[in-house]
Amino acid sequence: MQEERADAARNRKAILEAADDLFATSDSPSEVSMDDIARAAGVGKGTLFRRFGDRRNLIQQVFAVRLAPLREQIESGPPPLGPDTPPRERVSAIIDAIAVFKLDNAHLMLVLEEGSGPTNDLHESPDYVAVHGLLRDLVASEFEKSRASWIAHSLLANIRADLLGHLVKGEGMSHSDIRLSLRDFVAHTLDY
Amino acid sequence: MQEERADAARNRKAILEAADDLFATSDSPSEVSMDDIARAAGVGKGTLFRRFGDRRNLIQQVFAVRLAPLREQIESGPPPLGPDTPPRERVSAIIDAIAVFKLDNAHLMLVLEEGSGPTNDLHESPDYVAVHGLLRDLVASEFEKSRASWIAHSLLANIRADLLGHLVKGEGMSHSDIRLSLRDFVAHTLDY
DNA sequence: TCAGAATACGGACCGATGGTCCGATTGTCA
DNA sequence: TGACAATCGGACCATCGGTCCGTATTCTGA
Repeated sequence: MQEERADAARNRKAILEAADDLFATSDSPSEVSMDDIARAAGVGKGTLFRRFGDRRNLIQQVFAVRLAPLREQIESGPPPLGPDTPPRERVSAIIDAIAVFKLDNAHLMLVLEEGSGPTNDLHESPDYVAVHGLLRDLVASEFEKSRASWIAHSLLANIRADLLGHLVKGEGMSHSDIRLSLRDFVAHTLDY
Repeated sequence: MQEERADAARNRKAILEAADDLFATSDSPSEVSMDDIARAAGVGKGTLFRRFGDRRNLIQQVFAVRLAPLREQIESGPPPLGPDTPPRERVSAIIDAIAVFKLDNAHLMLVLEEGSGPTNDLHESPDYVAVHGLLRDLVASEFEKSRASWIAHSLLANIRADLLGHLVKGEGMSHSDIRLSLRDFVAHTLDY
């Protein structure tokens, strides 16, 4: 792998920023087209596709940038998210943090889930697999071993982006309403 | 509203059958195009769109046909699905029945969830709203009133089609594995 | 039975979109 | 500075959902 040429690097950054901005700004982020992004980045379409391959990948990269801080907190940050936290407390903190992240990035989550064909199963994305694995192990380390995987899936199912979005927009719950209900629910689930 | 002309009725049936067959047969049902369906039904594209308006609606109609028996069982069938069932038992039976239905119709579920833009929120579809309302009321009638809605959402989140599909294809669980785990989990959830 | 109105048919056509291609351009390094 | 490789950019392509309208079919009622 060679070094990336200066113009290439510059364009990649411009594209990433333009895309993030468009997704964040647009009323319906999933309708932002690749041409829109190229135009906003001041770049040709060919450049865009050469850098990112396809739409899916571009979206994932934009997402990864936003996710990085949370990911790092969980992987190596201080309690209550980091590794030096008792399992039960950590599970609860992680679920809460992911929920907050999704609520704060609702627009991006929509774009991310847009292509839900067989080629794009949420449950096989690296992020999902990683967090599910972590939760599973945490649950197994102190509670029900045999059902740990199921419990982890279930916890994550309760904070799917579209469900959270519905609770806010369709049922008028505030973010703190949701976090409170979620906290109780997680506690109860962990009493399995 | 006039009577439907004979050729119109014939074509509607042909389209519905062709679509159902294509979705059931195809490896990736969400890639079945409207042209494919029109061709398979031996019908022009115009006819297809005049009858069904758009792709979404056609898919919903195909789905509705398959869903009808289950819907009726729940609305007015005998126990354990019908109304003459104690709430707790009925909730459990309904969740199980929906899970089985989704497992049996995995391909259709994929197509149904394909367009997940802001215009297509699962949680606002009539079917979801109906079953959520029913579960909410059942839960509220005997257990936690204040959290009934949340619990209903949570129960349904555990049987999302893509999650079930992952458990089967990604984790190799059998249908009965899933039903057993689900049964326990629902029981525990209802002990709130 | 038949004519004429009402309705439905079907496939050419359209606009948008993700993605590709290749001649022109720019960065890099000796 | 020169020359080669990497990059650029936008015209171009295929596909898809959806529309349009001249033609064909069905229905009505006398």
